[in-house]
Formats: sequence, C-alpha cells, structure tokens
Amino acid sequence: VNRVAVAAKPQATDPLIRRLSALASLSPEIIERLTRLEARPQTHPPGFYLQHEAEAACAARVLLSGWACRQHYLSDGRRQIFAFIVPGDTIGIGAAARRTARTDIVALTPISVLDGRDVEQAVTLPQHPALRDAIENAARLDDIFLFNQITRIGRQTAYERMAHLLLELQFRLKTVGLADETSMPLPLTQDVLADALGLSTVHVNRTLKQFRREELLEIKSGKVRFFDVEALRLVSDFQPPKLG
Amino acid sequence: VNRVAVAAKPQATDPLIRRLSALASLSPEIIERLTRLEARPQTHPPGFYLQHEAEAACAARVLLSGWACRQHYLSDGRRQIFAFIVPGDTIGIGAAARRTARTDIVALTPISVLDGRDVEQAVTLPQHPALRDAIENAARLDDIFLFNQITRIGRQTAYERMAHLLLELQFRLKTVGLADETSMPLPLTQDVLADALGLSTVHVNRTLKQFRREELLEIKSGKVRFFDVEALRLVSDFQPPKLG
DNA sequence: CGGGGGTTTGACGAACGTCAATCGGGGTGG
DNA sequence: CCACCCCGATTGACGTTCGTCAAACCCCCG
Repeated sequence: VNRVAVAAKPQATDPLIRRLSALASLSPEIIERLTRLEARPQTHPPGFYLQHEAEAACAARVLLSGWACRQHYLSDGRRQIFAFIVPGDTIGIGAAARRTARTDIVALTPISVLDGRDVEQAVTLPQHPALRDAIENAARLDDIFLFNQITRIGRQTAYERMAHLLLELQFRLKTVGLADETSMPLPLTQDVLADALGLSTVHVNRTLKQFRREELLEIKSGKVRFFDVEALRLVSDFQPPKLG
Repeated sequence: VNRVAVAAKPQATDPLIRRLSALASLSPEIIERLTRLEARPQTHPPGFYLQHEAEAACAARVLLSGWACRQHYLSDGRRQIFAFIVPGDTIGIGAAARRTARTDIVALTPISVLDGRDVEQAVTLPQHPALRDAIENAARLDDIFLFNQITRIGRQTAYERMAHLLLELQFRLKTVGLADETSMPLPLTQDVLADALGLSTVHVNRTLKQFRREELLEIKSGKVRFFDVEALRLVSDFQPPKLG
C-alpha cells in the first residue's frame, strides 16, 4: 500500500495532494502550498446542489470528503448520472472549468469542499508547470471516465457494467489512498447505482446478488469487498486508464 | 434559411467559418484568414483511421466534408460510438486537444480534412480573442453532446433515443448550413446508428419504421425528411444546447 | 444480368423493467 | 436498554423492450 507517512495531524487536503501527485511530479513547494490550503472547508448535506445545470458554472472547488455526482434529469423525472466525484477531485478548475458547466452537481453523501480558487489561480502561474500538468491530466482522466461510461451503458450487460464501474471506482479511490486491492468504500444506494448504470434499482440488486453468489464481490454497509478482481477484470473488459 | 451568399467560387472552408461564426463573433480579418486556409485538403476513404486510441493524439485537423466518429471497440468486437464528427468540426484544436485523445477517430464516409495547425496556432495568438472563444465554445458544445449521448443511452427508449439523436444532428448541421427545418443528410448505415445508440441494427430498423408509420420522419437514400419536428422534440425531450 | 452490401421482416428468446410485498438494520425516542 | 420506525435492500411474479438468428428483399453498380 502506497501510504505516505504524514505528519502527526492528518491533513484534510491529503486526497487532493495524493491525486495531483499521481498525475504529475509536484515540487515540494507546491505540495507545501497545497497543504496550507486547509482554510475552513465547507460542509454540505446529501442532496445539496453544488451547481445547477441551468445556471452559470459554480466557483472552483475541491472535494475533500464524501461523494458527489454530475447528473441530469429528464423532464419526466428519469435521472442519468454522468460521473461520480470522489475525494481529491477538483470541480471547475483548469481546462475542465468551462467544459463541465451545464450539468447538475449534487452531493450524494455529506461532503466537505474547499474553495478552489487558490488552486485555480496557482494553475495559471508559470512557476508551477507541474501543477498545470496535473490539472490537465485530471481533465484527461475525466474524459476517459466519461467515455467509459458511454461504453458501459451502450454496449455492456448489466453484469459487465457493474463490474466495470466498480473497478473504475476502485482505481480512482486507490489513487487517493481510500481503496486497496480487496476493498473500498461505496456510500451509494442501489438507486444511485441504477441511475449511473442506466438500470432499474431492482436489477442492480439482482446483479449484485449474482456477484455475491459467484463470490466475486460483496457490498455491505457501504463497503465493497473484492474477492476476485481478476475475474471482474475479465468479464468487464476493464483496463486502467493510461495517460499520454 | 440562414444561407449566406458567398462569393462566386464556393469556399471549402465554408463549414468551418459558419460554425466558428456561430460560436463567437469573428472579426473580418479572421474570417479572411480562415478563408485563405484552403490549402490542399486531404481526402480519405470510409474506414480510414484519423487516430488510434492506442497512439498519441493526432495532429490538429478540420473536417471539411464527410462524416467521421469517435468510437471504441470492446475486446470481443462490440463497438460503441461516442460522437459524430460533421463538416466544420475541429479535431484536436484548443482545449479539446489533449482531452479527446484515447479514442479511435474513424471516417464513416469519404472525407476531406484540412491540416488544422494553422487554426491551432491562431487560437493562441492574443490578437484573436474571438477565435479562442469560438474554439472554447466548440469544446463546451462537444461536452454537451457527450452528456446528451449518455442520457440517451442510459435513460431513454430506442424510440426516444433515435428522435433525440436526429434532432441533435439537425441542430449541428443547421449551424453549418447543411440542414434546414425539414431535411438533412444522414450518410450513415443503420449499423452505425445502432452502435451510436446502443441498439441492434434490427431494432434501429424497426424504430425507423415506426417513425415512418407515424409520419414523423423518413430516412431514404442518405437523407432524413422531418415531417413533424415538434412531435419529435416532445417525445425525445430534446432542447437546443445553450452556451454560457 | 448478376452480385453484394445494406435494409426489411418474422419468429423466438433473453435481458431488463415494473409492481408490490416483505425483510432488515441502523438510528431515535421513550 | 429496548421498542419502534423508516429508509433502503431483497424477493417474486409478470410484462415489455430489445437482441438474435435467419431469410428475403431492394437498390445501386459494375
């Protein structure tokens, strides 16, 4: 496990630093600067809208804890979730800033977010090329996840979709130190999974039951336990995203 | 019909200029510059790969005529099309440049493409802010279309999906003067439509048959004739994308 | 006048959705 | 500490949408 020994007091910005470090080799100065960002994160309850699709893009933010998502409601109430936002993810920073407007962004759990304007501004400074690269690579990764989402929903079965999504989330959470090879948190209701995967709640439940029966994975009390990642990889055709 | 009277000789870059003009108010100098870009467009046959997802992003390009798409093959041969690329669209220019790597880009018809490096370079020049805006807005639109695609595939029926996609394409083609309220070109086989909409070819055929029977639209010899756009809008929940 | 790729159709089956009831577990108030 | 409660998970029965297979058809082109 790639667990970095942090100072005595756990830093709230740890997920952000982990993620950006994984995307580009940050200089100690930037890391120091990011660490000190820990200025009064705001907390919001589940269901809180960080951004409405009808309104202008919201201010830049960093998600420090909890989960959120981008989503859209059809006029008859059907919902489609486009992407999940997990700790360490940036919202509206860098090239992604203007692109990602025009979707709802909603908290799925209690969340804490940091004002991202400091990060946003630091990105533009010429003395931090690595930070710019990291943010740029983050945008690329987001794109890959979006394309993955389309392929899942368009061309994979419910069983394959579920495996693929869970492996993708495991990959993302491993980056920020929240998951390992055998387990990860998943604070989502089956409703939410259904709206992300283009399925009904009932069918999500049945799909998970099958994974349980086959002893490939298990979801219990907000945690996924992976019993056979390799088998999941095979059935889902998942491959870890590559940059460059 | 918003048909601009062009000079005696039709300009090959007309679709590009129309599209960018619709995205930002270009100065006459830029338009003049873009018009003169008409340097030996390259032509490619259907099936030609402009970019392989396994390789680095290809050089910047502008599609002048014909259709292409971004797509991905699963390891067992299933194909998902992410987005269509139509005349006037830019490939790998501006903020979209680094984002859109990692997908196959394939010609669906005979196409002609322009080297886009001149445009790409002009975008960065400070004396052309409108051009930068236009390219930026183009990226935003592409994002909206990507989100539309996810919603279609994830939460709409085959019937709704088809109507929604066709209206979206009509919207895009109207921008470049290739479509009007009652018809547009659609040089796609039902196979391709199926891979874009996450359906089987047979079901695409049946869906189109239903539209024909209901006298909402008709596809014949590469052209869509719209008989009742308003009805299509209602069933598909399509709304023209808004920037800002 | 044949091909040949794309379209159309029918018969059948599988995957997934809907409806409705039941279960379970974690939080809350007494 | 315990009973209650409520939201989410689970299950069964049934219906619909959509996929698959295979054949026939059509149109364009050589």
